[in-house]
Amino acid sequence: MQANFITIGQLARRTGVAVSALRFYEEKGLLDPIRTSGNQRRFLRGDIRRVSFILIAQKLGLGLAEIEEQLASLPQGRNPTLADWQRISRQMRVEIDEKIKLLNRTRNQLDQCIGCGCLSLEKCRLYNKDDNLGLKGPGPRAVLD
Amino acid sequence: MQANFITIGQLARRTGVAVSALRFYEEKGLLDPIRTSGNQRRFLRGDIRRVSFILIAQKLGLGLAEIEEQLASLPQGRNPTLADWQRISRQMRVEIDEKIKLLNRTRNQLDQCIGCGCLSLEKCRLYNKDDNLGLKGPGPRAVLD
DNA sequence: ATGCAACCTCAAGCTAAGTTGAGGTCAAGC
DNA sequence: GCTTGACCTCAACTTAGCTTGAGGTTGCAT
Repeated sequence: MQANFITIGQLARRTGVAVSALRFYEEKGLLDPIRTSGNQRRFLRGDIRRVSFILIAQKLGLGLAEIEEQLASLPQGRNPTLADWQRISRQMRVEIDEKIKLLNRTRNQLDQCIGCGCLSLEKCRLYNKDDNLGLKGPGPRAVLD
Repeated sequence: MQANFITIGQLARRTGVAVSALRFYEEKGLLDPIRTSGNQRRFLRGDIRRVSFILIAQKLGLGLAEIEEQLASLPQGRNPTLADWQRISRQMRVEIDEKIKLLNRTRNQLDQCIGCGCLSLEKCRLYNKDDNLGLKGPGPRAVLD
């Protein structure tokens, strides 16, 4: 009777994910196994692929909540197919491109900083780059007097 | 009084960092103010620069523990000077370069994946490109290594 | 019918980088 | 000397992604 259902331990061995993590994924809505009469989880073989998807998406920097959204957007909660994966991975590519751009900008500014060494909150372009750590109100003034 | 000492509130206003965060930094060993007879903290003016250093290093992806190490490596626990900053920032540049390379590789593999869609843990080069992304976004990514 | 590995739930703990709140004290201006 | 705002400590809470442990049950092989 090995056909369609596998235990949580088998899924763990097949994916390299800890049993506790799989239970955690279920809790978060990323997996939805059926139960035996004795309340043990039984997963579909296709869930191996579903877990693979989770792992790969995580590598690309998506959080579990975002992954859950992607999975939930699939019709009838089915596991991701080739077309789904292509759609989602194209979307992820955009995000990776943005991260690379951000890091490149940071690096360029760091190069300027190496020569500068000002450590000034007011002047340092690296520090003032984009997000404003509460720069409202009185705000930080020059570091050097 | 133009004295050498400033209160925690002044330091907070000058750096844009919340008072609670400054106390937290002290707890972590990044700051070490003296105390008045009434047990209030008094910081050196130079600590404004020290906090700037912390903020900039954080922007570059260092955790507080790493920053603390860098600061602790300074002779006599003095605040960072131009030369210190240059040494440390050159070191950080190397790390940023590595992150960029890793992301570029990931992106290239993702491009292959878009055409492939295998989602196989055995075959997917994206998943099996084993070195864990040094990309530690928000939250601990502790266990996937 | 028994042994035992694998399973179950629920609660608590961990890391990171702080924030929020309660309850109390200090310092300085009037 | 009183009031008030800034300060103090300590504890608990936050998000994310899990792990660990206690204490109990199931399912399969012998």
